[in-house]
Amino acid sequence: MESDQGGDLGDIIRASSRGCGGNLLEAKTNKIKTKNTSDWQFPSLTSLTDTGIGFPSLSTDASFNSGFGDPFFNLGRDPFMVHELSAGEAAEEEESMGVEIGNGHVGVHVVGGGHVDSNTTSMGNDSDFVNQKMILQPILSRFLEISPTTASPVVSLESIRHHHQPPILPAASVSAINNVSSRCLSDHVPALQISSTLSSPRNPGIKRRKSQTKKVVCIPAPAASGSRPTGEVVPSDLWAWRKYGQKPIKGSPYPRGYYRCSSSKGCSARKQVERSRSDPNMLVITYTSEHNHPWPTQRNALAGSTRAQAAKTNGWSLKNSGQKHNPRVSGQEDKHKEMANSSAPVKEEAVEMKKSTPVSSIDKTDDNYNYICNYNLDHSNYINYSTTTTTTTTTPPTTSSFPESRRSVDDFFAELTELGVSDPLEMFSRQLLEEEEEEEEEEVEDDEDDYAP
DNA sequence: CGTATTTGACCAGCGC
DNA sequence: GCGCTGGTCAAATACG
Repeated sequence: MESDQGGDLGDIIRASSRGCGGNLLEAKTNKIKTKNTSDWQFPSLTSLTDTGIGFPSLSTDASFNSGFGDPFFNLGRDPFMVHELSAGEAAEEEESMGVEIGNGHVGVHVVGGGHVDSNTTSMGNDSDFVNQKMILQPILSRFLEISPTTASPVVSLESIRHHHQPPILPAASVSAINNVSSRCLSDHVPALQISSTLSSPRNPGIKRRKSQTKKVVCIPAPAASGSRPTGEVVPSDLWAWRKYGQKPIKGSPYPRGYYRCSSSKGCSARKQVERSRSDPNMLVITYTSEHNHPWPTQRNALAGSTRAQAAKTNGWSLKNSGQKHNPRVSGQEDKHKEMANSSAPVKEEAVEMKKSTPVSSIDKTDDNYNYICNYNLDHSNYINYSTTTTTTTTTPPTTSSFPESRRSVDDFFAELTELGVSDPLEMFSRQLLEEEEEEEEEEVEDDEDDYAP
């Protein structure tokens, strides 16, 4: 159980979402519990609407033919600071950003060396909703993995309020965040980095056969458990991907997986997934080409659930989905193969688990808890999903069969969509902000009590 | 049998 | 032109 990482992602969300400017939505009646996963829950959508919140309308078709077909297309400005850079510029950019750690404080530099800033992290318009969702999903998937016993560190509000200062974490939080942050630091890449690149000869490390638009996403690896640190889990992005190749990359101990979109025949969309060479817990996903078909419908997205994705539902314990051991592979290739196999989960098996194991019956051991979280985050991918690729047509548990706190992110966002919530990030940020402020107020009160005669 | 993954072979771009 | 490297293909294999 990587509780510390979950907490880190909580920080990412906090730091990032709080930077979201614009008109924050009022959702005071439904607190999002972020510090204790067991208490964590999405706000009640019904309650949200009952509060009279005026959710603006949104276009759920925003991502149709969204150019890139990736989660970040169509964002006027990437919520985590998507950059439109040449590949070379992107590479150079990476050198200038990261997380600063020292003297008991952690300064979280957003991509480009900027700080969390309402001006630079503001979300786009309504049409960005889907993109936000797709960004949030992998984040939340880790967010939900926060150990029930581990409080997530909190990014100081002061640092966010004062835009010219990087967010500062309390010293007590440093150890908790170091796990991920230091890894990001080691790579000079922020915990979550999204950059859009255009092919450029300036980047000698990337060779391209022709000019292509690419977008690079750097995110924490969703579920590299301690026992399988090299495991590769590709976070779902709601598209269906089929792996067609894997290559060891020079200078990196980790292979790069090549995926093409399998949602639609003839779709040229591709993505490459590799682990950061210096930070195995970070995944670098490069999206190439465009989808030529509509984004899978809200609950129609086994997409992204290659076998590799389902793996995270089984905690690395399920048998490999394919290849028997190939004696030709040895040495580093063995290492790569182990990675590949470890990432070879079986979605059908995941479905089976879902069918046979009521969530409520699972003990909350760390391992099981991890499974629960992933399970519920993924299960929506199977909802109403019917393709020839899945032999098991699932009838996922109804929402009511899941405790509110165990609902899937997809379900949650689907409901948000239905309710016309245009900006979940802002909604979250508002709630987090308010919670933070309340906690600060409580701390002040406690301090006052301490000093009381 | 259909689908997905693995992996060696092949191809293309780039630098020297 | 050659070698290196990354990207893709396709046969072999596994699984349900």
